[in-house]
Amino acid sequence: MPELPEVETSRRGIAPHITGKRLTDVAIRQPSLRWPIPIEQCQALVGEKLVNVHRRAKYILLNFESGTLLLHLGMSGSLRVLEPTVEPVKHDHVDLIFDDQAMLRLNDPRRFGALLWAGREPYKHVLLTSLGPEPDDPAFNTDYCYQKSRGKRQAIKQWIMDGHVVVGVGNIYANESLFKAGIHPSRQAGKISRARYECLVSAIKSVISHAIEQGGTSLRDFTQADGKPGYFKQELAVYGRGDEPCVQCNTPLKATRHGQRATVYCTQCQT
DNA sequence: CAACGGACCTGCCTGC
DNA sequence: TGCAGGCAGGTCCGTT
Repeated sequence: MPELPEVETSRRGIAPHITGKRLTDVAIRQPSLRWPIPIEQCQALVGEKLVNVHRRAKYILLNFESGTLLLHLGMSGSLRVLEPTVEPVKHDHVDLIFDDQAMLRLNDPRRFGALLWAGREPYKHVLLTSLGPEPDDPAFNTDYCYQKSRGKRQAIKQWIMDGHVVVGVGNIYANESLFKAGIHPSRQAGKISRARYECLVSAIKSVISHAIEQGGTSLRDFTQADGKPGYFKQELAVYGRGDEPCVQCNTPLKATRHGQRATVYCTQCQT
Protein backbone atom coordinates (compact mmCIF):
# COMPACT_ATOMS: atom_id res chain seq x y z
CA MET A 1 0.00 0.00 0.00
CA PRO A 2 2.09 2.91 1.06
CA GLU A 3 4.91 4.52 -0.74
CA LEU A 4 6.03 7.99 0.23
CA PRO A 5 3.03 9.82 -1.25
CA GLU A 6 0.63 7.53 0.61
CA VAL A 7 2.52 8.02 3.87
CA GLU A 8 2.59 11.79 3.44
CA THR A 9 -1.11 11.75 2.56
CA SER A 10 -1.77 9.79 5.74
CA ARG A 11 0.32 12.19 7.80
CA ARG A 12 -1.56 15.19 6.43
CA GLY A 13 -4.84 13.41 7.02
CA ILE A 14 -4.26 12.59 10.67
CA ALA A 15 -2.20 15.55 11.89
CA PRO A 16 -4.97 18.19 12.13
CA HIS A 17 -7.13 15.84 14.22
CA ILE A 18 -4.58 14.85 16.85
CA THR A 19 -1.88 17.53 17.04
CA GLY A 20 -1.81 19.31 20.39
CA LYS A 21 -4.13 16.78 22.00
CA ARG A 22 -3.40 14.75 25.08
CA LEU A 23 -3.08 10.98 24.97
CA THR A 24 -5.65 9.48 27.31
CA ASP A 25 -5.42 5.77 26.55
CA VAL A 26 -3.65 3.18 24.44
CA ALA A 27 -5.09 -0.11 23.20
CA ILE A 28 -2.76 -2.68 21.69
CA ARG A 29 -4.64 -5.74 20.48
CA GLN A 30 -1.77 -7.23 18.46
CA PRO A 31 1.75 -6.32 19.64
CA SER A 32 3.46 -8.56 17.13
CA LEU A 33 4.19 -6.40 14.11
CA ARG A 34 7.49 -6.48 12.24
CA TRP A 35 9.11 -5.86 15.61
CA PRO A 36 7.28 -6.17 18.94
CA ILE A 37 5.47 -2.99 19.98
CA PRO A 38 7.05 -1.54 23.16
CA ILE A 39 3.83 -1.67 25.12
CA GLU A 40 5.09 -0.19 28.37
CA GLN A 41 6.69 2.77 26.67
CA CYS A 42 3.46 3.44 24.80
CA GLN A 43 1.46 3.30 28.00
CA ALA A 44 3.93 5.61 29.72
CA LEU A 45 2.95 8.29 27.17
CA VAL A 46 -0.60 8.46 28.54
CA GLY A 47 -1.14 11.96 29.89
CA GLU A 48 1.28 13.55 27.45
CA LYS A 49 0.49 15.97 24.68
CA LEU A 50 1.20 15.11 21.03
CA VAL A 51 3.38 18.03 19.99
CA ASN A 52 3.38 17.42 16.23
CA VAL A 53 3.38 14.79 13.50
CA HIS A 54 6.38 14.69 11.18
CA ARG A 55 7.58 12.35 8.45
CA ARG A 56 11.00 11.06 7.41
CA ALA A 57 11.10 8.67 4.47
CA LYS A 58 8.13 6.35 5.03
CA TYR A 59 8.26 6.74 8.81
CA ILE A 60 5.67 8.86 10.58
CA LEU A 61 7.06 10.51 13.71
CA LEU A 62 4.55 11.06 16.49
CA ASN A 63 6.38 13.59 18.64
CA PHE A 64 5.19 13.55 22.24
CA GLU A 65 6.52 15.71 25.06
CA SER A 66 8.93 13.08 26.32
CA GLY A 67 9.91 11.54 23.01
CA THR A 68 8.84 10.09 19.69
CA LEU A 69 6.89 7.09 18.50
CA LEU A 70 8.02 5.89 15.08
CA LEU A 71 5.26 4.47 12.92
CA HIS A 72 5.80 2.56 9.68
CA LEU A 73 2.92 1.24 7.57
CA GLY A 74 4.86 -1.58 5.91
CA MET A 75 3.09 -3.06 2.88
CA SER A 76 -0.46 -3.04 4.11
CA GLY A 77 -0.82 -0.57 6.98
CA SER A 78 -3.32 2.27 7.10
CA LEU A 79 -4.36 4.92 9.58
CA ARG A 80 -7.77 6.33 10.37
CA VAL A 81 -8.94 8.95 12.82
CA LEU A 82 -12.20 7.82 14.37
CA GLU A 83 -14.34 8.41 17.42
CA PRO A 84 -13.21 6.17 20.29
CA THR A 85 -16.56 4.37 20.36
CA VAL A 86 -16.08 2.81 16.91
CA GLU A 87 -15.69 -0.96 17.28
CA PRO A 88 -12.41 -2.41 16.02
CA VAL A 89 -12.48 -4.70 13.01
CA LYS A 90 -10.05 -7.38 11.92
CA HIS A 91 -6.40 -6.27 11.92
CA ASP A 92 -7.08 -3.07 13.89
CA HIS A 93 -3.96 -3.61 15.98
CA VAL A 94 -3.39 -0.31 17.79
CA ASP A 95 -5.51 2.61 19.03
CA LEU A 96 -4.03 5.83 20.37
CA ILE A 97 -6.89 7.62 22.08
CA PHE A 98 -6.70 11.36 22.64
CA ASP A 99 -8.87 13.76 24.58
CA ASP A 100 -11.55 15.53 22.56
CA GLN A 101 -12.89 12.25 21.12
CA ALA A 102 -10.14 11.59 18.62
CA MET A 103 -8.67 8.14 18.15
CA LEU A 104 -5.81 7.19 15.84
CA ARG A 105 -6.28 3.60 14.71
CA LEU A 106 -3.69 1.45 12.92
CA ASN A 107 -4.90 -1.39 10.71
CA ASP A 108 -2.28 -3.66 9.15
CA PRO A 109 -3.30 -7.06 7.76
CA ARG A 110 0.17 -8.27 6.83
CA ARG A 111 1.85 -6.88 9.95
CA PHE A 112 4.95 -5.69 8.11
CA GLY A 113 4.45 -2.33 9.76
CA ALA A 114 6.06 -1.14 12.96
CA LEU A 115 5.45 1.03 16.01
CA LEU A 116 8.66 1.78 17.87
CA TRP A 117 9.94 4.05 20.57
CA ALA A 118 12.64 6.42 19.33
CA GLY A 119 13.18 8.57 22.42
CA ARG A 120 14.12 12.23 22.53
CA GLU A 121 16.42 12.18 19.53
CA PRO A 122 14.43 10.18 16.99
CA TYR A 123 16.73 10.98 14.10
CA LYS A 124 19.44 9.05 15.91
CA HIS A 125 17.31 5.91 15.84
CA VAL A 126 19.12 3.20 13.93
CA LEU A 127 16.32 2.99 11.35
CA LEU A 128 16.68 6.68 10.50
CA THR A 129 20.41 7.29 10.62
CA SER A 130 21.52 5.87 7.30
CA LEU A 131 18.65 7.03 5.12
CA GLY A 132 19.30 8.91 1.90
CA PRO A 133 17.82 12.34 1.11
CA GLU A 134 14.12 13.01 0.56
CA PRO A 135 13.19 13.27 -3.13
CA ASP A 136 12.36 16.97 -2.72
CA ASP A 137 15.62 17.74 -0.93
CA PRO A 138 17.97 19.88 -3.07
CA ALA A 139 20.69 17.45 -1.95
CA PHE A 140 19.00 14.86 -4.14
CA ASN A 141 20.30 16.11 -7.45
CA THR A 142 22.10 15.13 -10.64
CA ASP A 143 25.63 15.36 -9.25
CA TYR A 144 24.72 13.36 -6.17
CA CYS A 145 23.26 10.52 -8.24
CA TYR A 146 25.99 10.57 -10.84
CA GLN A 147 28.78 10.41 -8.30
CA LYS A 148 27.11 7.97 -5.94
CA SER A 149 26.28 5.54 -8.74
CA ARG A 150 29.78 5.26 -10.23
CA GLY A 151 31.00 1.70 -9.99
CA LYS A 152 27.54 0.32 -9.15
CA ARG A 153 26.58 -2.65 -11.29
CA GLN A 154 23.06 -2.87 -9.88
CA ALA A 155 20.08 -2.33 -12.18
CA ILE A 156 18.95 1.31 -12.03
CA LYS A 157 15.49 0.28 -10.86
CA GLN A 158 16.84 -1.46 -7.80
CA TRP A 159 19.32 1.34 -7.19
CA ILE A 160 16.68 4.08 -6.98
CA MET A 161 14.57 1.88 -4.71
CA ASP A 162 17.45 1.66 -2.23
CA GLY A 163 16.63 3.89 0.75
CA HIS A 164 20.30 4.66 1.24
CA VAL A 165 20.29 6.39 -2.16
CA VAL A 166 16.98 8.25 -1.94
CA VAL A 167 14.01 7.52 0.28
CA GLY A 168 10.41 6.96 -0.67
CA VAL A 169 10.78 5.54 -4.17
CA GLY A 170 8.91 2.25 -3.96
CA ASN A 171 7.94 -0.11 -6.71
CA ILE A 172 5.13 1.92 -8.25
CA TYR A 173 7.01 5.19 -8.48
CA ALA A 174 10.26 3.52 -9.54
CA ASN A 175 8.44 2.10 -12.57
CA GLU A 176 6.74 5.40 -13.30
CA SER A 177 9.86 7.53 -12.89
CA LEU A 178 11.94 5.32 -15.20
CA PHE A 179 9.25 5.49 -17.85
CA LYS A 180 9.06 9.25 -17.57
CA ALA A 181 12.85 9.52 -17.86
CA GLY A 182 12.98 7.06 -20.78
CA ILE A 183 15.46 4.79 -19.01
CA HIS A 184 15.40 1.00 -19.29
CA PRO A 185 14.97 -0.48 -15.78
CA SER A 186 17.76 -3.02 -16.27
CA ARG A 187 20.44 -0.51 -17.21
CA GLN A 188 23.42 -0.59 -14.85
CA ALA A 189 23.31 2.36 -12.44
CA GLY A 190 27.04 2.96 -12.80
CA LYS A 191 26.87 3.29 -16.58
CA ILE A 192 24.20 5.96 -16.81
CA SER A 193 25.31 9.39 -18.01
CA ARG A 194 25.05 12.63 -16.07
CA ALA A 195 22.54 13.94 -18.61
CA ARG A 196 20.27 10.94 -18.10
CA TYR A 197 20.50 11.27 -14.32
CA GLU A 198 19.31 14.82 -14.75
CA CYS A 199 16.18 13.47 -16.44
CA LEU A 200 15.73 10.77 -13.83
CA VAL A 201 16.10 13.06 -10.82
CA SER A 202 13.62 15.45 -12.35
CA ALA A 203 11.21 12.59 -13.09
CA ILE A 204 11.38 11.22 -9.55
CA LYS A 205 10.79 14.63 -8.01
CA SER A 206 7.83 15.41 -10.24
CA VAL A 207 6.22 11.96 -10.03
CA ILE A 208 6.40 11.90 -6.24
CA SER A 209 5.26 15.47 -5.70
CA HIS A 210 2.41 15.08 -8.15
CA ALA A 211 1.30 11.85 -6.49
CA ILE A 212 1.23 13.64 -3.13
CA GLU A 213 -0.96 16.35 -4.63
CA GLN A 214 -3.32 13.65 -5.87
CA GLY A 215 -3.56 12.04 -2.45
CA GLY A 216 -1.47 9.00 -3.34
CA THR A 217 -2.25 5.96 -5.43
CA SER A 218 -5.21 3.84 -4.41
CA LEU A 219 -4.55 0.20 -5.09
CA ARG A 220 -6.83 -2.34 -3.56
CA ASP A 221 -7.54 -0.91 -0.14
CA PHE A 222 -5.49 2.26 0.28
CA THR A 223 -7.59 5.15 1.47
CA GLN A 224 -6.73 8.48 2.99
CA ALA A 225 -7.34 9.06 6.69
CA ASP A 226 -10.87 10.21 5.94
CA GLY A 227 -11.59 7.05 3.95
CA LYS A 228 -11.41 8.65 0.51
CA PRO A 229 -9.26 7.03 -2.16
CA GLY A 230 -6.13 8.54 -3.68
CA TYR A 231 -6.46 9.73 -7.24
CA PHE A 232 -3.04 9.02 -8.71
CA LYS A 233 -3.94 5.56 -9.98
CA GLN A 234 -5.69 6.93 -13.02
CA GLU A 235 -2.42 8.60 -14.03
CA LEU A 236 -0.16 5.56 -13.85
CA ALA A 237 1.57 5.12 -17.20
CA VAL A 238 3.16 1.70 -16.72
CA TYR A 239 2.60 0.20 -13.27
CA GLY A 240 -0.03 -2.52 -13.45
CA ARG A 241 -0.34 -2.10 -17.24
CA GLY A 242 1.70 -5.04 -18.58
CA ASP A 243 0.70 -5.95 -22.19
CA GLU A 244 -1.38 -2.79 -22.48
CA PRO A 245 -0.34 -0.14 -25.03
CA CYS A 246 2.31 2.43 -24.14
CA VAL A 247 0.70 5.85 -23.64
CA GLN A 248 3.37 7.39 -25.86
CA CYS A 249 3.91 4.93 -28.72
CA ASN A 250 1.21 2.23 -28.39
CA THR A 251 3.75 -0.60 -28.19
CA PRO A 252 2.55 -3.26 -25.73
CA LEU A 253 4.27 -2.71 -22.38
CA LYS A 254 6.61 -5.45 -21.20
CA ALA A 255 6.10 -6.97 -17.76
CA THR A 256 9.06 -8.60 -16.02
CA ARG A 257 10.75 -8.71 -12.62
CA HIS A 258 13.71 -7.12 -10.93
CA GLY A 259 14.75 -8.54 -7.59
CA GLN A 260 11.38 -10.15 -6.87
CA ARG A 261 9.49 -6.97 -7.78
CA ALA A 262 7.10 -6.44 -10.67
CA THR A 263 8.60 -4.28 -13.40
CA VAL A 264 6.73 -2.81 -16.35
CA TYR A 265 8.33 -0.77 -19.11
CA CYS A 266 8.16 0.20 -22.76
CA THR A 267 10.74 -1.53 -24.96
CA GLN A 268 10.61 1.39 -27.43
CA CYS A 269 10.55 4.45 -25.15
CA GLN A 270 12.92 3.16 -22.47
CA THR A 271 16.51 2.44 -23.48
C1' DC B 1 32.11 -4.06 0.32
C1' DA B 2 28.29 -5.12 -3.16
C1' DA B 3 24.49 -7.79 -4.50
C1' DC B 4 21.21 -11.22 -3.95
C1' DG B 5 17.68 -14.08 -1.77
C1' DG B 6 15.01 -15.08 2.23
C1' DA B 7 12.25 -13.64 5.80
C1' DC B 8 8.35 -11.49 8.09
C1' DC B 9 2.47 -11.95 7.37
C1' DT B 10 -2.46 -12.09 5.39
C1' DG B 11 -5.63 -11.63 1.60
C1' DC B 12 -6.91 -12.01 -2.96
C1' DC B 13 -6.89 -13.88 -7.48
C1' DT B 14 -6.11 -17.57 -10.80
C1' DG B 15 -6.27 -22.06 -12.46
C1' DC B 16 -6.95 -26.88 -11.83
C1' DT C 1 -17.06 -25.34 -4.54
C1' DG C 2 -12.38 -26.26 -2.82
C1' DC C 3 -7.76 -25.89 -2.65
C1' DA C 4 -2.91 -25.03 -4.01
C1' DG C 5 0.01 -21.70 -5.75
C1' DG C 6 1.46 -17.23 -6.86
C1' DC C 7 1.44 -12.50 -6.09
C1' DA C 8 1.04 -7.82 -3.51
C1' DG C 9 2.63 -1.18 -2.12
C1' DG C 10 8.58 -2.56 2.28
C1' DT C 11 12.95 -3.31 3.95
C1' DC C 12 16.09 -5.65 7.26
C1' DC C 13 19.32 -9.34 7.63
C1' DG C 14 22.13 -13.20 6.53
C1' DT C 15 24.72 -15.36 2.96
C1' DT C 16 27.50 -15.34 -1.08
